[in-house]
Amino acid sequence: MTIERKTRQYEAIRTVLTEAKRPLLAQEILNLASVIVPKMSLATVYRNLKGLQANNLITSVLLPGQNPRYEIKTHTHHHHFQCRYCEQVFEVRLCPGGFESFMPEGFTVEDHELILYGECKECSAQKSKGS
Amino acid sequence: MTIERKTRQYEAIRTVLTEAKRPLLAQEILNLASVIVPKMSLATVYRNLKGLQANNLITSVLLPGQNPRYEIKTHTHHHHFQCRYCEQVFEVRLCPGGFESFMPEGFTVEDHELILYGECKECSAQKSKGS
DNA sequence: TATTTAATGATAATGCATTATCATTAGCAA
DNA sequence: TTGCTAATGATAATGCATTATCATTAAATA
Repeated sequence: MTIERKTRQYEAIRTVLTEAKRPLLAQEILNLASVIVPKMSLATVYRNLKGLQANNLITSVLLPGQNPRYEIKTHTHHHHFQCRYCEQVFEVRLCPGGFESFMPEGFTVEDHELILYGECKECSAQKSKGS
Repeated sequence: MTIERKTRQYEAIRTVLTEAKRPLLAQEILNLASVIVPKMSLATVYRNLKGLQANNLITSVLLPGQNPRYEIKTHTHHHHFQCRYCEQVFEVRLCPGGFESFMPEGFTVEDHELILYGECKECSAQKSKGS
């Protein structure tokens, strides 16, 4: 359950997550890591994700109605933005905060999740280019 | 696909959703509607939810990593609060807004989702009572 | 380098929400 | 009321992400 050996597959998965700088789906991790280590199995991706999570190196990013994505754990509070076109997810560093007063008397707000949706820079640029 | 007959089951499901005033899981709808129409089948709940959605009478409420909930459609922009203890979901009428400036140049924010988590009034009261 | 055994690859199995099937029931128009 | 057929109940089938299995491979240590 805990990772005891640093395999090429493990290193590739860790590298891919570190360099992506955005949350990735298990399948995306497989695709990217397969470039480094060919013939990698999806089962290996899931096994390593579990190990990395047990070691507190990554966290899962859940968007409503979608499969979990995974990102390197940071200690900075942040949210996410998803592009409606390419479906990629990006980090959002800003947070409005102050949600404690949003609920009526008797309710306590302890945490929150904010997800922005729209068009990313790349998809926006793609459209303005004449095809 | 479109509902053509007003069955007792259909009316019960609609009533349950209307009176709950909060988003309900398919299973919760079955439980509540079964009080009105005994022996109702879960398949009937799903069929009617589909029909109600096709008729634009309800919308699905998706929370990260959870099964869809359903609520009567309103035209007022709102968000949701989930109690961590009873897991019930409540409507939140307030919205901070102004997320357009949260992303860097080139990104366009078109929509957003805000979910608050904490303790609801009922669960809070339950705990403060001596058992 | 040989040995030990954790980790892998390939794929079958699992879990579970949702959908399909089909004989039976019950709206509703005539 | 009758007849037509949409809708239901019961349950099997489906879809799909994730997990288990197991023979094989390759880290790590001596």
